[in-house]
Amino acid sequence: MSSAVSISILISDDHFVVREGLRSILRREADFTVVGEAANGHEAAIAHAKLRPDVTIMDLRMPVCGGVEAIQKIRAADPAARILVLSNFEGDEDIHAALTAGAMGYLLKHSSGDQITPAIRSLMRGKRWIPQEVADNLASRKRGEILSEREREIVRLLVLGEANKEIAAALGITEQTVKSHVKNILAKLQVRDRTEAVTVALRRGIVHLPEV
Amino acid sequence: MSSAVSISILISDDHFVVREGLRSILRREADFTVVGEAANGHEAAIAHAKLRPDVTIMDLRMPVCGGVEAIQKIRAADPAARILVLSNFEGDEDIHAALTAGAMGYLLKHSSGDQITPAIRSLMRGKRWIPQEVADNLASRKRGEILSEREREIVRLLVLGEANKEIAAALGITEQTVKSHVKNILAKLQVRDRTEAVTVALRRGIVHLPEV
DNA sequence: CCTGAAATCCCTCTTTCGAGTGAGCCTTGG
DNA sequence: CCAAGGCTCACTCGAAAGAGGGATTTCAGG
Repeated sequence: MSSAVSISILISDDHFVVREGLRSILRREADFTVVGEAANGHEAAIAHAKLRPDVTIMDLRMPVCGGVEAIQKIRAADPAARILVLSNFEGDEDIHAALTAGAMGYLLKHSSGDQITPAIRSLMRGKRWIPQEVADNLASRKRGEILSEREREIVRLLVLGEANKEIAAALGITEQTVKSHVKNILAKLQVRDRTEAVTVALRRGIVHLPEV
Repeated sequence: MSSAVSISILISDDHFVVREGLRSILRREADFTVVGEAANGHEAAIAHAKLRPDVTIMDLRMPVCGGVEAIQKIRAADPAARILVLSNFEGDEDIHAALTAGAMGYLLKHSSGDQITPAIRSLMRGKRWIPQEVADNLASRKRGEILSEREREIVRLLVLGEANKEIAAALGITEQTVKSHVKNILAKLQVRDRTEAVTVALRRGIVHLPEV
């Protein structure tokens, strides 16, 4: 089934246990070789430049430098890089960001283990690997409902519990303008108030909780 | 260093990759034997009753039945059960809940891999295993600032973006009462408004984001 | 028995939100 | 060129939210 050519793989995940698990799973395929590990996006970009693996398995949400940034860096240096995202998170924003950054595959961490190997082989054949579950999630992202950069900025401050007046001061705009943005955000996210907007934004991966 | 007696271990984590990683790590110790796996708290309780492992490695935040409930069930059936929590989350509420439920150890998932083995050995000697990082987090939890059951109930509804009036209707109490509770919650969490209360509650593990 | 914490309710007052409407400016793309 | 969308600001108005008081009941623990 597998070709005679060895497939070199770079693992990027901040959790030691997950890296071990991936090594263990990948070891079972005779033609797979884990050539390196990275614990954050920065390390991943450096490791990729040095090792030029056939496939990179990438977690999103890593300290120092997130997965999406890492994907962008890697693809900028090597547009042919094949990156398989392996994430806990199913927010459409995360998925969309990863795919537009150039990821070729997207797996959820709680997916059964026998999906990783076929996903890697799919990428090696130049084919994308997007599970139906993930595709559905992305499809539910209605076009035109994506927040603009400014709106995401506002949401980031909403998460911190800032009042409109404080947001206005922070951004150097008027409270009325903030109200406008908040109104548009509420409409786009289809929520009733700013509190719900925060939880929906968090669930969809539009913003993340600030690190402790 | 290790005793001649074999140590039986039950793994409970909803992520296949993590279970594989743990197996891989534990395999390195000659006297460790993984006797079972569980993918949620319910399975874990059943598996524990059947297998009676020396140590159970338990994730919090699992579908169907969370880790804390599983710990309670297991300890109820077997007060001598040794449970080592391995969690992503560092909210003081999660930690406190797990420890009061009867967990003997608490590891963060991004802890370096060489902590798991000594933690298990520590539990086998009847000693707790709480990393300084975790202990500090728990210590920062000021006494008297813990939310009451009713208040947590309110916070759960705050997360959903419910207005005070809606919360009142949902709980069968007056809006004034809800306001009182919210006021107390804001004071205890030391936040300015309900929106910030939500993010702080999420960060501290007082409540969790509803499943997608 | 008494204290304290929790939960319930009530009242007032000010600030903030959010809906509804309208409008000017700038950039991007067909 | 013109449309479209993003960002900006303004005004009104009713509904919430939150600060500040106080009050009652219940219940567990010292």
